Amino acid sequence: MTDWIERFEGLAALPKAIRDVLVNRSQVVHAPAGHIIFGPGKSPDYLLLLLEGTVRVHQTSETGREIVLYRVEAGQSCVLTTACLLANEEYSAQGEAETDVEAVAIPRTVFDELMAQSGEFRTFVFNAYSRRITDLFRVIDEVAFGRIDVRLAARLIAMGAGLREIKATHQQLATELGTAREVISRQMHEFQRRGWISQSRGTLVLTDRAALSGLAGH
Amino acid sequence: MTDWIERFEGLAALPKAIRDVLVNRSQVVHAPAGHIIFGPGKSPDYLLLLLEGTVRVHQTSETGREIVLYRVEAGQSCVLTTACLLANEEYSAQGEAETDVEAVAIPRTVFDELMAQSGEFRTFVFNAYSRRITDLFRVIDEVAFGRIDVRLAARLIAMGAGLREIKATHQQLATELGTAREVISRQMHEFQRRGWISQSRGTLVLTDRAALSGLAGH
DNA sequence: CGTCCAAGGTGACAAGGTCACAGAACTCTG
DNA sequence: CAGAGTTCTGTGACCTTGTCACCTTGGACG
Repeated sequence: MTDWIERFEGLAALPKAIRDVLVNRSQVVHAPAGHIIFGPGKSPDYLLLLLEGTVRVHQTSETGREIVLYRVEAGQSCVLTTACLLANEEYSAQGEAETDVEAVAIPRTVFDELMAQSGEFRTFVFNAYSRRITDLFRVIDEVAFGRIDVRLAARLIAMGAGLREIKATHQQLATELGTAREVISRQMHEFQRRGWISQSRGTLVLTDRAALSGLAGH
Repeated sequence: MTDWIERFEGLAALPKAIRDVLVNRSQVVHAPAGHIIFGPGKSPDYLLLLLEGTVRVHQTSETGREIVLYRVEAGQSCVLTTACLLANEEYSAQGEAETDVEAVAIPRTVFDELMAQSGEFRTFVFNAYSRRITDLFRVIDEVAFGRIDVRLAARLIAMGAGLREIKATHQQLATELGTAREVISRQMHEFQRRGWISQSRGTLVLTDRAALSGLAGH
């Protein structure tokens, strides 16, 4: 298994020697859906590069409400945790395998060596940071200033891309947006009234994606 | 001017050779209060280490409302911009000198060299990242789940630390929290009614810090 | 002194979050 | 298959926060 590097845009250009270090000193690991990959009091000792599956990173409030901060998809890395990894600090956020996950685990010592040896690797890491931080800024903007109907429509469009139906409860949608279940129920009811979606327990179908996209701002 | 390094906790421990690189290839720069240090379409070419003053990093919504994301104080670095610096991506956030500012500017090439050469420097950088990202997580938590009176009380306590009176308009306080001016006006009126503060145009005095702290959750 | 303008106050209303509870739809088990 | 228990969804009442429109006040300055 040496060709997983090809799946990572920023790594494919690494010199042979560096790639060898990466391949030889990392290992491919698996986690089942639902597994908590990192969280309060559980900082990972590895930088993960996702080969398959997605990791959902979310935060829980004192009152139990949750919000999804971002997702790590196949071909991306769990890079924000490296700050914690090298700095020994802990985040209040939690990373959970949303599906069964296959990933390359790079030990912190190897990560540190690569940061020292390879400008391309540094670029890869900072690029990944950049993307995540941009995500966080977007979340702050949406939560602070966005309307819930717009945000919900956008999320439905994103979740439903390429799918005939979406499997999700109202509670799960509420967690996506950091709001309450009742708020989602009411919005969904309104979308249904307008004929934009149809739903049954646990699943929903987007019957008018154009209208949803329009509300979401294209 | 070689002793500024002492002011940065994570840098004081660097080996002599690395410190010399830092000192010789960076320069001390100044910016007046109000100067926009970075922002949309204006990515900095330097990593800044603040010697004096503070930089406020904030984000503006489409509708013109603003929210403060974090502040960089003397002894800290504008490190989140390095991701943008190395990755050539742009943030939607804006960094503005809140006071007259004195800072050490490290060119991106030197930053990259130091990342390669010094583990201590890497630790410094990732520590700084860690702190900022934790700040962002806290902002998300507060905006998504926090009550406005609690957040305002906490901010007043923080702003008033060591001061007899605070110079700030209701609009400025609103920007701190990402809310509307009217909301602040009403809360301030309520705090005043309870005898916790007294205010006049543009200034306010905390007359019962204990009560405010209590509401803020200590 | 009058004019102008930024800061602050206020009421009416809309949007979103909280609470309590009801009913509907699945699951499990006997 | 019936009945019990659980999970999911619907709903009304109420509270907090954000929006809008408009007003008053306090200074600055000519």
